[in-house]
Amino acid sequence: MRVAYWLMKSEPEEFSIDALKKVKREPWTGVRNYQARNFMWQQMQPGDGVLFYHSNCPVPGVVGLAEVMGEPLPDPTQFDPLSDYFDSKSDPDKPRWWMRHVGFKRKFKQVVSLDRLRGEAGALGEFALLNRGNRLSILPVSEAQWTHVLSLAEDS
DNA sequence: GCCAACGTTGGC
DNA sequence: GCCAACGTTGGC
Repeated sequence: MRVAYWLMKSEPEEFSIDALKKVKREPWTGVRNYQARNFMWQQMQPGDGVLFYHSNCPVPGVVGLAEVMGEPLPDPTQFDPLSDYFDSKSDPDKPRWWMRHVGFKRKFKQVVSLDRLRGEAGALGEFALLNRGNRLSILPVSEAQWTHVLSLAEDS
């Protein structure tokens, strides 16, 4: 079976790796970017690896591992008028926004910081995360990048 | 279909 | 809190 790898960003004040550890499994709702939507809708497979990334915080970086769980589901927040993510143009018969569940795997002993990743830019090769101005909240990760980030998490 | 205005992301 | 980068919106 094909296993792919992803990086998913979350602001720790909104939803941290500790929060994921606590709930074990979280519906990844609220993504309103078509490229990120397409990854969740059509490209992810159950069991795919996820680098869990903390953004918009004192030390941005990869803080642990998660996995994609289950098939794509319509993001319920798009149909909830009380939600910040409500989309009046989305048709329930043809939902515009899709989500996956994300399951906790483990938390790193220490953050693999964005700074550290930048220092490893040569080894990591082309990595959307390191491109300037990158704002995508879900990015594909190669197997080599996945392995390298894991090795950075091991040593200290 | 162009593109200026606007809103959001996210590092610093 | 600032602001560069970028995606989206909407007028034309």
